[in-house]
Amino acid sequence: MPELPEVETVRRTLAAEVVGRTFRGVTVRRRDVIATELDPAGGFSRVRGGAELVTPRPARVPKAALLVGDRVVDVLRRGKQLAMVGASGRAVAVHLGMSGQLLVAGAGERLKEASWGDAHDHVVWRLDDGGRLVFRDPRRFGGLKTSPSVEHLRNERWSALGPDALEATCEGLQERAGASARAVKAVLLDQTVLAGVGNIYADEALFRARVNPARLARELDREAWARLALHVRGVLVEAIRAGGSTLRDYTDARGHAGTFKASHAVYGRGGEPCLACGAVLESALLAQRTTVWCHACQPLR
DNA sequence: CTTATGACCTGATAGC
DNA sequence: TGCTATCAGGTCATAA
Repeated sequence: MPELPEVETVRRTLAAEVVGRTFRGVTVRRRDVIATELDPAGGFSRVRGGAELVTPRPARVPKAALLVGDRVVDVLRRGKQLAMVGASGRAVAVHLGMSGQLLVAGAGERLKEASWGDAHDHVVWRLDDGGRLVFRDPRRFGGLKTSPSVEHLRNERWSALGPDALEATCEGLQERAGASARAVKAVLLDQTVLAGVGNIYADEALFRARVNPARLARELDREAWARLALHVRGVLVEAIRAGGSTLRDYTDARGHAGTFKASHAVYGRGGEPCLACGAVLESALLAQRTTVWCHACQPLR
């Protein structure tokens, strides 16, 4: 579900609610959404596939690893990942996957109920002001990863991520992907090249940059990379201002939807007219993802 | 090493 | 109404 603008919006709304608060307790309803530094076989790094590869029964998660007894001093983001940092120095990284949410309810408020009830409320924290924080994720593509320090978070959890997409540069993109034989759209989705762009903003940035998504990265000239870097940053900044794109489920930590969907030029508009030239927008699978572009504004050449 | 592909999950919706 | 097929904002392991 969430790409950089949605995650950044969650970061801001979550920070406003939890920074300065102390976690008084936590209930873990699904252990397997959590990976700890001692037991990496949990959370979104858990082993998937054949039954013979199923991991041994995971150990209990120490409450301190989930920041219980800790005052929250910061909420960080890199690409699509978040992390809450405690005064102890410990950190809990959160990846929202496709359907994950972090939601806060103030003292006396009920947590916003999903249509399926609380069946997918996997981790619930109690705050010292009587509030609650829940990690909810029906599809379970997301999860939590604990770290003993921010240094460990950056060096182990986030080390494989490329630079944050808000810092995209022509030089950086060219250096990391300029020789690649892949389609430029696949490169933009690769979190080791650039962290934070997903299917919506890849298509939107390619449209703004007038680059065809199927063009091979190694065929792009410097001007094309420069336009891409500029428009990746531009569309992400605009989307953050709008609180992100709510297609169906996404909300910030207070349950509010984002409004950037109304500004999508191509995503979700296959078969409709191009807003720039009126041509019918194309839609096809590329890099396993539905991709929409304008054949006139974004020529293959 | 690089690149492509199917797998991992559940819920909403469209079509019969 | 009720069933089935398809699709979804993202990674991840494995194979070529």
